[in-house]
Amino acid sequence: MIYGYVIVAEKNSVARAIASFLGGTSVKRLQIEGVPAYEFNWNNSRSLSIGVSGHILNFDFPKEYNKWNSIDPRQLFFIKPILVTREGAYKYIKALRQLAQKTSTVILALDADVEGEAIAFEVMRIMSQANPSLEFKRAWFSAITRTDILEAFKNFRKPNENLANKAFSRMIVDLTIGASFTRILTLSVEKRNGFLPKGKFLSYGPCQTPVLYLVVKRELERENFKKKKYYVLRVKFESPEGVFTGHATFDDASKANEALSVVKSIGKGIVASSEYVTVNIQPPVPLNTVYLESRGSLFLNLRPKETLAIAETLYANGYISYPRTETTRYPPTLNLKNILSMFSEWENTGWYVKKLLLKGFKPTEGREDDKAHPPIYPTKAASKNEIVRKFGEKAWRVYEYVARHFLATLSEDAIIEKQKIIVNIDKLQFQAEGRKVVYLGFYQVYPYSVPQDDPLPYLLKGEEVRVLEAKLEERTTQPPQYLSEAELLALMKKYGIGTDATMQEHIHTNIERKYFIVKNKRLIPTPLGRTLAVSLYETVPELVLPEIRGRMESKLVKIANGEVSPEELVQEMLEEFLSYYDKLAQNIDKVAEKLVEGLKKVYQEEDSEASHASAKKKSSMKRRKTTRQRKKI
DNA sequence: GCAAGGTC
Repeated sequence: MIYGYVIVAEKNSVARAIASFLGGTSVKRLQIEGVPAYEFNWNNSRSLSIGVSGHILNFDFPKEYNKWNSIDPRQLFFIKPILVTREGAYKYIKALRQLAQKTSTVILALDADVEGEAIAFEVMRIMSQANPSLEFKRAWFSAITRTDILEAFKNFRKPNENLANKAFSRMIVDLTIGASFTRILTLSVEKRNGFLPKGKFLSYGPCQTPVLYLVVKRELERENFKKKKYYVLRVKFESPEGVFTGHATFDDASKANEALSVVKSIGKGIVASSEYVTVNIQPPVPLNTVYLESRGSLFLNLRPKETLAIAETLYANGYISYPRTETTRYPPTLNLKNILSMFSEWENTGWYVKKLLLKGFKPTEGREDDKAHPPIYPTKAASKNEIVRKFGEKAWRVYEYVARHFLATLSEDAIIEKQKIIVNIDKLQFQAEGRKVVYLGFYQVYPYSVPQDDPLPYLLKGEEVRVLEAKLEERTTQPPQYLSEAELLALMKKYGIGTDATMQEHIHTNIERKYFIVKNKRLIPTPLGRTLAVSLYETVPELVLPEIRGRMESKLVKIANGEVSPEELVQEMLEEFLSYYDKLAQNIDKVAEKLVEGLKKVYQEEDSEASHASAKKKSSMKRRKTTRQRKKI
């Protein structure tokens, strides 16, 4: 035996961290089959840690069932998927097999969640094939900090097959229903020669399709919205303390006009009530992935997919912590003061940081905890120059946001005075609302949505105010806007569609499939996406309703709790979806007919748009050419 | 050519 212990982590960064926490200065870096690994002394023996890259194995159907044209998609419900090696994962298998020969004890240091447990079972499967006498121990830690790691390596657990089986069952169910529904939809339009370009298909998925439904639902709500006229009477009042504007709303034009003449003829009003209430605005809770993505969309003008990609780069280069996390509370073992101290000379916030360090601070705390990763926080203070030079301007936006969000979570509340005055003129009531910022608090370092002063004068009940001006405005109620990405992310979270790491992908998949587009930060269905969502809803609503994913999840939890066997539950879930499949299959002609229409619109329009765009491009190129030539002369 | 979930 060469190694007393071989430690397998879910990713390289964790393998490296474990080595440094356990091995101190004895760590030696090496490569096994091209995979980075770390040798060190621990527990009186030479040990080695290595990271895989998430899952190593995946489910797929046996080859003969992947011939779309000769296999009835319905058959997939009766075929057991097999485990295959993931693309690019073979080097990890080779490395693990090699290490299996060089130790007798393997410590499974994967993330503390069901996916991590599933990966642990993949590792065990691979390694025990190479060496059946291996002993496996599970290290369970909820943060990659020295304290948590040392604690986890004192008290090992047993691998928990129920947890792993929950993940494996989800994989099997998702593959089966995804593949069967995607195939029946795709084949139905292909049979009709339905404008589907080569290599494209019509996909269905238990996450992507409910996401589409949410986007389409909003479009239908807009269309069904009944606009209504209403009337706002705005009155400018003068008091000894200052001028302010109150308003009253009417549904009816004649009543509004009547009110206007009353206001004009009386010409003054009495303060019926006045309120000046201070309220605290709490700083945001510690940052998780979905919140970062939604703030990216709202404040930084970045798409969720882009935000996450940038965050990953910043993480890989040591500027921020691991960006895929649900957690919104700092683990007690994270040294916030050390991180804060790094920022005492940063971007004009130095004075603020020094004040916090001097006065002391208490971090905000959210409710979510994925038990695997801490919230996202900066791990290094870096200048704008440095970040822009290395990763570009967009990366600076993300880094600066992470840093400022972190500082905000340690900051004091902002204090706002909310103001409200009601003025009576005869029997009419006019309301005025205002606000005054009393103390900026965390907004001093978090300049993204700073409340603005819009104060009212300080008046007492019974005071008389004079009418300076009265204006009647006709307005129309407006339909809701198309969904924004930030709203969609919030809805996905509410319904439990996708995970922190995958939500942006489900949005992206729909865009890729031409089911909806993003325009001015709003999500607009294409005729194809709309047809798909509507016709599925009309045939089998269960396939598109957003609750579907949450219901699957709560069933799968029973596997993790050991209340039901995975085989039994997978069988039950597949039977349910088979009945949906049969319902859809009965109506597939009708559905396909509509889908062909949608495809026609999407792909033909794209063609004409593309030729349009290329013509435009050509002419602009011509223009550029001429200006360049001019410059030369 | 399918999904969703890890990770890069």
